[in-house]
Amino acid sequence: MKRYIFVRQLIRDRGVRLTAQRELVLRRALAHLHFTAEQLVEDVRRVDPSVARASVYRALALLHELGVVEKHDFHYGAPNYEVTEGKAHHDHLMCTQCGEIIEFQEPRVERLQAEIVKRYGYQLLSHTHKLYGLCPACQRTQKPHSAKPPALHVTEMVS
Amino acid sequence: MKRYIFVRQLIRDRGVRLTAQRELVLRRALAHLHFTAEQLVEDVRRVDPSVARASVYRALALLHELGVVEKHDFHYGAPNYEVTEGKAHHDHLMCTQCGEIIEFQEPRVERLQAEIVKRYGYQLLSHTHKLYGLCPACQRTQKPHSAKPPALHVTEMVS
DNA sequence: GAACTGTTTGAGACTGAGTCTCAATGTACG
DNA sequence: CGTACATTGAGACTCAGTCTCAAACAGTTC
Ligand SMILES: [Zn+2]
Ligand SMILES: [Zn+2]
Ligand SMILES: [Zn+2]
Ligand SMILES: [Zn+2]
Repeated sequence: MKRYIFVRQLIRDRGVRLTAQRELVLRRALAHLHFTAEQLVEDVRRVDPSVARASVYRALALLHELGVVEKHDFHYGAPNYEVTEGKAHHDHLMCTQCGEIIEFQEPRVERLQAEIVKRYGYQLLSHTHKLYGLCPACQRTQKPHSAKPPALHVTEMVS
Repeated sequence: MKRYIFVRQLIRDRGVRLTAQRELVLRRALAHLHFTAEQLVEDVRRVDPSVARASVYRALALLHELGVVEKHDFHYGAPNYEVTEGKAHHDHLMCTQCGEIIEFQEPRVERLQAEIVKRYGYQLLSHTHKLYGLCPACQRTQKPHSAKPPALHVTEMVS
């Protein structure tokens, strides 16, 4: 709820209108951990079917510009989005079979990244760091993995 | 040339035919460092316009299955492919403005990755680690970056 | 609250990257 | 050669995402 209020303010501060559609997209995005754009479209339209697909994409792009949402390309299936606003920085570990995603933090890696870019005189802007593997359960039951995104888990209901 | 011979053998060993189209795609792929699928299509068709787009994609997929080619999603522009066969493992640093890609190695990061997955009982299969930033030159000339892939550099002519 | 103005929207056409279909061609092998 | 299967070229198709544009909306000025 705190994040919700905060992001609404961010939207206003950016000078664009805080419309019902943008609020709805924000609320539904906050209700998930990792989601694809199309999952979000469906989810939003389940609440209000009159919202256009393009509006969801536009709102998502706005949230991305505001630094509220990040885009992750886990290689297996469509890109995922995540509301990272207010969350500590983390990287991801994904099971290529069942699609489970684990968020982890490793400050030692982050320090090495800074050191690496210094070698080349670069100014570091962002990074992606994703580990792919088999979770303990899938290590036993070996099957060819599906390219489908894992089912959406609703993790939180925001008002 | 060594790689060329080796991969040809890989293709034969896989039990599929080593056709002229597959050889051509392989030769053109080996001539580049990082390239998009559509760049490769164009490049192949410049040599032999009768080769179908689908054939290039099919050959690329085959090379990928054989572990010869890797797919990189640098976030800026279309995914890139790279012939990694015979190259030491490396990760990438990209300038988000001019598109320059630097390959780097950092064994300390790789060690930490192994350590991280152990925490969660995962079996590590692969990873992506990409750093994005501004190269020294672009740090001076600040412009909004284009989403286009950087121009193709022919780095080597394979027979 | 009517008129004016710029913003946002819904609907659906469009795009680009990649895949699929299928008839035609190529290759292997008896 | 003839049969059997692999591969191909051409183009239709898919899917995620973007664009267009007229209509609806939200402020702002009177
Ligand atoms: Zn990180
Ligand atoms: Zn996350
Ligand atoms: Zn690495
Ligand atoms: Zn590389």
